[in-house]
Amino acid sequence: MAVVTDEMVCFSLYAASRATTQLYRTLLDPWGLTYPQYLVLVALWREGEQTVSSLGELLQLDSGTLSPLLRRMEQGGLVVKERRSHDERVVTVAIGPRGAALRAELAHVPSRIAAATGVQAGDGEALIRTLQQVTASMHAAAASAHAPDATAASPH
Amino acid sequence: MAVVTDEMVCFSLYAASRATTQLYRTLLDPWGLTYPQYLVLVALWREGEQTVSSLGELLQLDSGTLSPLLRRMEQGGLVVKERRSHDERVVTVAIGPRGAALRAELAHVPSRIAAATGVQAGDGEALIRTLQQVTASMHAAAASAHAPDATAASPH
DNA sequence: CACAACTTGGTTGTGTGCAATTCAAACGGG
DNA sequence: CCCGTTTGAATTGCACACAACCAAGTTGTG
Repeated sequence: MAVVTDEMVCFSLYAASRATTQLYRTLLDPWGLTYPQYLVLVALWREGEQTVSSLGELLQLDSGTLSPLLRRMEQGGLVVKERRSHDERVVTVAIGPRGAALRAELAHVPSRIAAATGVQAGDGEALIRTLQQVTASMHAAAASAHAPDATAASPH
Repeated sequence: MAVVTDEMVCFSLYAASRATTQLYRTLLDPWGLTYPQYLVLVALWREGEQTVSSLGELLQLDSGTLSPLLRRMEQGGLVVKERRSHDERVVTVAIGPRGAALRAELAHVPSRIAAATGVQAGDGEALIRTLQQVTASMHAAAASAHAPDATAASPH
């Protein structure tokens, strides 16, 4: 019952996501960084050198988004790209000189975000779990919508 | 404490929002509709004729996003735009012939979304409240970041 | 070896989002 | 009535997102 509520959840997600991106924009603008670019830096700071595809898995972005984004980041010295020698298909992405310098300069960002979320410490973890569950459910539903009836005999 | 959690909330929002958009894409693709376009139709179905600015308020989108979106929708007969006679600056947006027909054709969408959210009926309302609170907090923080100290004497 | 299937990343095209600017229409004080 | 201001949309420029497609490299199989 109350199917309208579920579409409201989706719109609230949509609006909240843009609001958070907006705050990141104001925080990162002095460095000419965007939120997805900041996410790449955080991933590299925390996990170290990554391939393009492992970055895509972490951030849930495909090459159509990452390729031009990484090209701009490389031009700005934020990251360094290199083709792996034994498999020429694979491109590794590592922190560049400017990206390393930003780690200290952007150390204030997480606390500014924390101050702005308006979420209690305990509630945050529950919220994250709920959101990850929604994400997983949505991905599953979208996948099964492309292949409507995988359990029954395959059509034709 | 635990500032990392708050950045995790933001990323979860970002990922969940794109996952929901993804599901809407698979549902709306047969009609060539995007999620923001669907939101415009829902707003017009529910609230009736709107001005561009009132649509922007409802969906929290500005004219830079809405103008080209509404132009494409008008070309497809989804909406009808008309300049208001008393005030030639105002443009009203109403449901077009094809937009009216879609109301019945898309009646299945909300229930498909509801089935996919993976959220219990009761939890949905709490989640919406939390998300709206986050949205409001983020907007407030972004606004105060632009004008760091509005309480003190105005500069200059 | 030959060769088809698969993997990896890049490119193209379309549609948002949003800041900044522009422009016309309306408004308002003098 | 006139000029400066405000307001509502549209336009411009840039950066995502993502589907669809492509090229190069790798791997499994006979």
